[in-house]
Order: sequence, then structure tokens, then C-alpha cells
Amino acid sequence: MARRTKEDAEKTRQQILDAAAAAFDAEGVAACALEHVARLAGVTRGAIYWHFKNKSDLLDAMLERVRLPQEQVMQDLAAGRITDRRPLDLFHESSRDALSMIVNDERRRLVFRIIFTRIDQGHDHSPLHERQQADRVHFMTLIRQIMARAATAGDLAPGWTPETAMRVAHAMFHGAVSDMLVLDESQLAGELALYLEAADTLMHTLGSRYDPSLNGGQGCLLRPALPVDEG
Amino acid sequence: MARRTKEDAEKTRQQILDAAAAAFDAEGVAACALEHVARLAGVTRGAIYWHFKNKSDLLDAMLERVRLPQEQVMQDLAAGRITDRRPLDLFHESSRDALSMIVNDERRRLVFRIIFTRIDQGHDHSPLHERQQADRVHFMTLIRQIMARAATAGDLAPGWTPETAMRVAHAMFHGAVSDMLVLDESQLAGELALYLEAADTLMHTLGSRYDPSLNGGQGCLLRPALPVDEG
DNA sequence: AGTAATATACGTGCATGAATGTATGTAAAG
DNA sequence: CTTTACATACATTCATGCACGTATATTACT
Repeated sequence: MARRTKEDAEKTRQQILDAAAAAFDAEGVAACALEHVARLAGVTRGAIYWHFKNKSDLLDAMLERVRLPQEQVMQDLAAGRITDRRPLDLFHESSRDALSMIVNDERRRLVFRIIFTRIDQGHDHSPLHERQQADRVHFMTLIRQIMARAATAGDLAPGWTPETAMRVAHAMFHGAVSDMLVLDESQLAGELALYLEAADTLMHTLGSRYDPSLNGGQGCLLRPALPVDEG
Repeated sequence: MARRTKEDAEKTRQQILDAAAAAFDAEGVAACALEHVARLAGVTRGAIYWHFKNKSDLLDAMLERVRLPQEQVMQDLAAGRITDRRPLDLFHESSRDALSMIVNDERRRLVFRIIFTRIDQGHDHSPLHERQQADRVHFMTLIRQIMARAATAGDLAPGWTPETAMRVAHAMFHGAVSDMLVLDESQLAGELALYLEAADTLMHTLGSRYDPSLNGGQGCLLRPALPVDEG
């Protein structure tokens, strides 16, 4: 066929990426032939090999499209560049936003599902695996720093350390995402609501204050201000 | 070569399963040729095709070998067949055991890593995907029932419901496992200790009692009896 | 107990198909 | 006229599944 204008070329590139997301999600990355991606995108494999070096390169390009905007907020928060909000509150809010975004944005949901369950992560030292690993460590470090700031401000409930709080928060987030990614669309809204409620309760618990003056000098935890159903 | 005795045949079958676990883990299930599995097991592909129908059948047999013994305990606990222990305590203990077992038992660790990160889970209605999905729902239901029993016994901290407690506990467990599975052996012991500590704190928090008589009639949470580092 | 018959537990070789990567064709944009 | 943005055609690789070979364990029979 004929040569297209540069805008057309960019459009086909995006079409290929969208088609790849759908095809990889449906068939699994390894099992999915580039022929299928091409057919879904309405082009031939020639087009794919023009825009991308190979399947791995195509996958990388796909992953790059779905960075979460909350990353920047977390980064600022951990670095102490935000002082007008309580760390735990802002972290809580960002987590909620990120969770909702992953679930509600079709494109992100597809790509995250591919990352979590449709990739066959080759050997331990594949570049993709290395990057995922680095991202994970980086993210955990960020949360740890945020929790440390909360602790310094006296906002971390007694019994918790920045390390343990980070572990629970990170595992909770990771677990919620990977749980929801395997559901079909009809269940998503309901499950998201339940996970958000659970996250709310957890964050509220982490942020509970301890008042040493109460309870006759022994001190006690202030009761959470959440709606409590007392059976 | 010659025909072996039945015991020999069973031994080669196990060797094939072990080799498959190692090979699938190293190369990824889809990318790993049965030829590699055979070579690792010291046999040829012929032996594999004798014992198993195909790669998928081999994979299924591999997964069947690593059922966790804690499943039964959880089942009994949820069904109310255990009354001499507090539900939360026993759940906590079982979770700790399961986590340790997954991390410390080489065979289980390999297989779980394959499940979590080395499988390309085909399309949504592949039998394997269906089973994982069913297992997940079943496990969450179990935990929900356990939490409900804890709540009935008055052991669930205020603010928490069986549903939210289940979500956090399950996500925490799932997250911890998938986090640790990607680490190399030298880091495992340390990370496990940190996750266990986090789980302890979480469980202790979930089990904190609320005493309405304290705090001048307003009530308050009893302070956790954990070692608290007060900065 | 000895022997023949048969099922078992593999190894070997091959046909098939499928996916990849590349080389080449081509028509319009620049 | 050259480069771009693809389509087409082809060679290569490679895993799968099956057919078939084969030597021994097991069993049935005498």
C-alpha cells in the first residue's frame, strides 16, 4: 500500500499499541503471534516491524504508556517537598486515586493485567524483570520514607514502625490490584468499593493517635471516628 | 532403553516434575521446551510424553504437588470445628506457617513462583485460570468466615468489619508472597522476618479490644501490648 | 519352575505447522 | 528523486506430537 502522512503513521503506531494490549491480554504475551496483533490493528506484520524492533520492544513501548501520575506526588511527598498536608492523608488519597485509575481506565487496566498475569517473565535477569524489580524497590522505599515522615510528625499509631507500616500498605495495594485485575468488568465497581473501604479502615488505623494522658495515666488509643457497627 | 521397574518409573516421574519446576522457573513456562525439561531430568522427551499427555498436563501435575497443609486448618476454623482457640490467633498462626513454608521449602517456592510470575495465563477461560480464580474466591470466603467468627466473639477491633478485615488480611498475604517470590535466596530470610513482623502488628491491631468503660465513659482502644519504640 | 506372550517404560526419528526475522517490492509524501 | 511507511514473500528456526523401535518387567500358562 501507499505511504501515509506522518500523522497517519503515528496513528497506526497507536493502533498497533492498542491492538497489542488487547491481543496480549486475550492470549498471553508469549502465546500471541504478532500476526494476530497486526490483524487486530488492521495492518500487517510489516507495519509492526517498521515501528518496533521486535515483540519485546513492542511490549516495552506498551508499558511506557501507563505511568501513573501519582508517582510524582509520592516522590514529592517522600522528599519532603510537600508540607501543607499530613503525609498519611496524602498517601491515602494518592493510593485511592491510583487504585481507582488502574481499575477504571480501560487502557491502564489492560496493561496492568498484562504485567501482573499475562507475562511470562523469562529468566531472573531479563531486562524486563530487572526493571520491575527496580520499580518495586523504589516504590517501597518511597512508602517507607513517607511513613517515616508520618512517624516523625507523631501520626503513626503506636505499635507501628515505618517499616511495618510500609510493608502492610504496600502489600495491601499490591494485593488489591492483583486481585481486581483478574475480575471481569461487571464485578470491578463493587470490588473496588470494598477495597477502598478496607484501605480507608487500614489507613485510619495506622493514623490513630495515642494519648498518654487518658485512661488514668496509662494512656490509650483514641477511638477511630469511622462509622462503627457495634453488633 | 530397557523397561524399568514400577518404582523406577515413579522415580523418573518425580524427576521429571522436579526438572520441570526448575526449568519452567528458569526459562518461563511458555518459552521452555520440553526438550530442556527432559535433559534436566536425564531422560528424553519420550519419557515425558509417556508420563504426561502434554506440557499443560505436566504443569497441572506440578501444581498439584504443593497444596499447603494450612488449608485444612483454615477450613476447619471457618466451619466452626475448632473452639479451643481464638479464631484470630489460629488464623494468625496458620498464616505465619504458610508464609514460612512457601518461602523456606524450595519445592513450594519454585512452584509458587511459577504460578505467580512464570505463567502466561492464556485467555480468561482457560481451565488453569478458572481454577486459580475459584481457589482465590474460596480462600477469601474462608477468611471472611473466620473474621466473622472473630467479630462474633468480640475479638475484632472497632472500625473493622469481617469484610474489611478479610480484604486487608488477604491482600497482605498475597502481596507478601508475590513480593518475596521475586527475591533471590540471600534476601529471603530477612524479608520474611520483616513481613512476619508486619503481619504480627496487623493481626495484633485487628484483635485489639475496645473497652467502653475507660476514658471517662467515652471508651477507648486498649493499647497494644507489643514492644513499642516511642521516639 | 521354566517359558512364551504381552504390557510397560522409555528412546529415536520424522512430519507438520507455526512464528520469527529479513529482504524486497511499492506507492505516495516531501 | 529520495525517503518513508508500509505490504508481500521467503528462508530459517524450532517445538510439538506422533509413529515406531526396543529391551525389559510382569504375567499366564504348562
